[in-house]
Amino acid sequence: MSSARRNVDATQRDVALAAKVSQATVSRTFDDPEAVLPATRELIRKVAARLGYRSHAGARAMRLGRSNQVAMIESSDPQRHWLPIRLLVGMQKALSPAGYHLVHANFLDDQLGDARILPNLLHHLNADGLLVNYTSEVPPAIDLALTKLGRPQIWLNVDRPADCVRPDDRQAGRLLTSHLLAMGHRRIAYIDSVRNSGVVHFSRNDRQAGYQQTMAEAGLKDCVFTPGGRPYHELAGLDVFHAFLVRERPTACIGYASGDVGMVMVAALRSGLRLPQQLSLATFSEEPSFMGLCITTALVPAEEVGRVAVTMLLASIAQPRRKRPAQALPFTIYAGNSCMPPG
Amino acid sequence: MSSARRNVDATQRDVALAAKVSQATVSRTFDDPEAVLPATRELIRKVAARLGYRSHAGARAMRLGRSNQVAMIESSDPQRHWLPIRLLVGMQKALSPAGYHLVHANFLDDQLGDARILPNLLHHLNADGLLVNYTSEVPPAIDLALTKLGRPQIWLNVDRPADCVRPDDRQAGRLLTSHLLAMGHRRIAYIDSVRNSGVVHFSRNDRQAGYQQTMAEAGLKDCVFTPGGRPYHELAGLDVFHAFLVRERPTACIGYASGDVGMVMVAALRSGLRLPQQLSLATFSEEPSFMGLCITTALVPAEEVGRVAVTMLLASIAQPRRKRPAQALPFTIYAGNSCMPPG
DNA sequence: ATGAAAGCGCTAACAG
DNA sequence: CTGTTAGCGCTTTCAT
Repeated sequence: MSSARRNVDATQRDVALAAKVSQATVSRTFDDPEAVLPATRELIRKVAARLGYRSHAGARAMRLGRSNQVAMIESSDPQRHWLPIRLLVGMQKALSPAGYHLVHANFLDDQLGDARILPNLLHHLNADGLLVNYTSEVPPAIDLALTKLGRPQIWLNVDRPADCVRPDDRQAGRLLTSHLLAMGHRRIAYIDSVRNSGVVHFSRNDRQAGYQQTMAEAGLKDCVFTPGGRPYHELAGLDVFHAFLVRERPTACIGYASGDVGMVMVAALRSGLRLPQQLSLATFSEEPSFMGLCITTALVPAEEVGRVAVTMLLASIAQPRRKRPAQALPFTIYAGNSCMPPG
Repeated sequence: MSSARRNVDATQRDVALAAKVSQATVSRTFDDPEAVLPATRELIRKVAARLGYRSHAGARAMRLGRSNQVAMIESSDPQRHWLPIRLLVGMQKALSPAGYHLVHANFLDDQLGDARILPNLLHHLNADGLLVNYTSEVPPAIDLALTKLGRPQIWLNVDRPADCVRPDDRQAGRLLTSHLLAMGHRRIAYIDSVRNSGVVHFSRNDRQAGYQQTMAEAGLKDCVFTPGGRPYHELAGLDVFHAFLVRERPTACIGYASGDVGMVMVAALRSGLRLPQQLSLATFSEEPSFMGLCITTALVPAEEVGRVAVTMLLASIAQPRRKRPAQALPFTIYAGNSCMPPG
């Protein structure tokens, strides 16, 4: 009996009836056109178009044993979550030719504590593989549940030894520092205003480490400024930045994020410094920042991360067993006009 | 004979065999637990957990005639596309309790011209309803194809008479202007640096119109500054902003976006103005901006848009016929500290 | 080249 | 309360 409210959409059976062929021939027309006589094929296509036929993804998934969907598990906490548009574009570029779609599965912050949510979510989830967008302080329970799932999965923007794709933030730190060194700067400072406030992503350590390493290799003393674990708006007095500039007299500053550069920029201008003549500024970002100046920026390879992650995942779906080594992808420089030789 | 590579996952049949009950009882255990004897229920649950059973979404979709998925059609062009994290959070808050998931269907820019892509995409798409995230200059072909689809659909962040949810940008323009008027400002300028460059979103017109309307109602002359259709980086010389400040001597500026405020801020500081004492600044954004100052911001109700859009869509899925009137949702103010009374 | 038929995993009507 | 059974739309084998 069943009967399941007969779907309003046309099915292959409807097309077959209207075209006076068997349902199997309709299936073949879309699935393996070569196997159907051109005349029949055209007829069927015409009728299908007229009836607005579209294949039923569920039925297809059941029959084929795969859904042609990839799920992205992501925290809704912006701190633990990384979703620039270019990442999606990169993913799409790899998914689309393979006939795959992306399903988003957001966690809500207040569900994160609930041990039942994840299994429950995965229960109804319908995907051949998983992209894990959970970039900081992954709770062990979630890690475990994902492993137990036994589905192919690739992690994004975290520091793991395998099955993981991330921007190479250490290289990025080196990149900007070298750029400034090559211009002739010697007193280059590194600024991370909100370090230690809130969740710590590996990129905070890596960008700074890349900077310090490059300074050391050049025989120079590094100068890291971390005003303390307070959010930006509590630093808005700018006195600490002013004092820092007076004390250290850097000729260039690298900021962990555009906010850091913004603070320094305003403090510098208030002190009467000319930019960029007396102070060069550079930072890291998905997009170049335009805050009065075009800030020299190490561009996060977001699109590449998306592309590579999906490529790895599709490979894992095809070859489930093997682990794939982690990939760290290089940043590139957007020159901007916030940097020039010192003096 | 079919045979379709037997899925590695456990099915209800496997659970039934292991628990020595019928497959139908397993189905009922998850679907209508009340209908099963507690003892049987618990046994089945235990066995299911042991075998790692998860229901097959495709089979379920086929049987039920719905996929419990909602698809978001979106351009991959950042200009035509609006995807703040809070929008997703809002959607998730409405989807999750209804047992729904979100599927993303990105267009690639270079596919937009291809008339076959959209139908093709929708062909394999598997969703009970559509969220259309295509916020500017919708090509008629796409509009038509979506209409022809005949699926419940809600448009996001565009100005349409029905089945559409968007932020109320006109109200936002009024909101900031009133805020500054209440502080005692009279010479309030409105700045949209990149107006006319690239794609024009309705919010450009609406924010400005809200500003102008409110100024007019207060009996004041408005002062709109649009340096011209060039991208930010071409304006970086800042001379035009300097000249503007000297010429008009505004006591407050509203910028269309944070970039506009940034340009003015730097130009003002270079001219030796004290901020915020001699110039108040305000803008519109998804998040408050911290560029040395905490900028007073009209916050886009992104989460609300997501929540309301999904709620409307789910209602449309339940009641397919009716059109729903468009919703324009109000902005709220984040005070920041970039504004103070003039003089 | 085409048709007939089996069966993927699931839900629901019906019988007991 | 539980089992039996039909059938959702599709792909694929087998026969013609």
